[in-house]
Amino acid sequence: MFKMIVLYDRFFSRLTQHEVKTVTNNDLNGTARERLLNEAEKLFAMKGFAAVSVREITHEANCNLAAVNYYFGNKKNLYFDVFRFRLLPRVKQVQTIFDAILTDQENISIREIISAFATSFFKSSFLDEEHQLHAKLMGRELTDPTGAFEILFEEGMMPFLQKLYTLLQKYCPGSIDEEHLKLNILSMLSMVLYFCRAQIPVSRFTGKEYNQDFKDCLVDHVIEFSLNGLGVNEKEETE
Amino acid sequence: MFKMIVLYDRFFSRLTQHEVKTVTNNDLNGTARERLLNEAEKLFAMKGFAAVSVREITHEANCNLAAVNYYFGNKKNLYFDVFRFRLLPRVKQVQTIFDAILTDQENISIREIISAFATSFFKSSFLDEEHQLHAKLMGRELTDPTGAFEILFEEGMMPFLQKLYTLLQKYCPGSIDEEHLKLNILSMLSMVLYFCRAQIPVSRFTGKEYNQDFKDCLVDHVIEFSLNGLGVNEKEETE
DNA sequence: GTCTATAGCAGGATAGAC
DNA sequence: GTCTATCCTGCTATAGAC
Repeated sequence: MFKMIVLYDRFFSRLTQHEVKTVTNNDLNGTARERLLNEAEKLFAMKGFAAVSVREITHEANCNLAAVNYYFGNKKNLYFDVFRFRLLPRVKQVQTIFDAILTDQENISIREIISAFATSFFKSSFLDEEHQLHAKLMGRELTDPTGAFEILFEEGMMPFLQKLYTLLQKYCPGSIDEEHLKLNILSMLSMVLYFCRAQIPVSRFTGKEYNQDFKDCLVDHVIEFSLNGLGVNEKEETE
Repeated sequence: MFKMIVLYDRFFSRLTQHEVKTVTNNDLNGTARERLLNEAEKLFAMKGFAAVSVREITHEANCNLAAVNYYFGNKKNLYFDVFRFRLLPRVKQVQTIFDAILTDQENISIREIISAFATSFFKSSFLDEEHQLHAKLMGRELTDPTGAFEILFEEGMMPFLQKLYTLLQKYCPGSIDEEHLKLNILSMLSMVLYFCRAQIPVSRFTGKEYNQDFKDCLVDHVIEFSLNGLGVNEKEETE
């Protein structure tokens, strides 16, 4: 039912080492292939796949028009490689941050788990201006999934959700069945995603700008709402 | 700060009466203008603005290629009119359903408000297969807002959120400050939107298909999670 | 109001020189 | 590996017959 749609033509993708490292300059730093990936990432994120032309990408990357076809075979493969070599590492980084926060703790409270989730996912990553681009790319994939989404979800998101599930199941006081726990996790996810992505309506409705104060406030809100939503009675837990 | 971006050129939009009524047949029912709106709605929803050509729309609507430019001036105005005459009425309909559920009730409980919200928004509208198209259109506007989104949000969504705010403020036991109540409302909104739109990852993670059972289960979950999230102690309330 | 024909342009991809 | 030149396809929009 959930077949991995492989539209990705690996034949054409001329791989080089260390593509994961972040290169911010776009002038003539890095190889042509790296510059193409960097500029494609920005442009696809800002405008979407269909609205960006190969001409635009190669121009911004100071490359020749033919370079995309040479290195990636075609425009679509370039798009896939942006996900594979640029987005996926950062999605995985969310879990790395999450793990780092919870490490070296013997007895973990539910609050600490939720807090680590909201902080790692939300604060350190997606609210960061530098990462807004990725949120847009993922947002578009949510509405119009291509094979790129599968890569990201299967290799990046699913392991994280599974880990969260295991943790919550272990430390949750009282028994909770699998289905409800999973829906709870998805509800928490929906909140962080929404507050990251729907900044315009959120600002419009609340009248608040997305400055540091408000971001902090959002993190706190997600934590409290999630804790309540989970039905965790904190008094019980901390005794 | 939130200027109403008017990219909409009303000069070209040749209006006819009763555009709001839903016409499901696409063959030769309705005027050419109506057929164009119907087919444009479907195609824009399925593929997005950039990926749909005027040729495709006119062909599906059994019209001549020039018809779009005649009736709407250009492709972009057609897109705007799809939002104005097709989406907006249905967004408003959500509030109508919501109002209908709560009508004739003297003392409204928080649970009834939340339940009406989840049911009207989620069950009656967006989970309906017929309305998936609108969810996609709105999803895309969330990531890549054009003026179309403003129309929908200002005239459709905002009044609904405001009404919800007033109701919850009135019937919420205990005092809750404006900011937190608004964030709570947005959290509830984020959940219904996510469970409607992100069906693929939701199914993938939970292992459940979106059949009627699961949809019912989702509605219940959103209601319970929201009630808990709001911090409403139901025992207190019902006494 | 509806149609055909076409202008005018931009896109992706490739062949082949260097 | 990199470049130029070019092919071919598809698009929007419009002019003008009927």
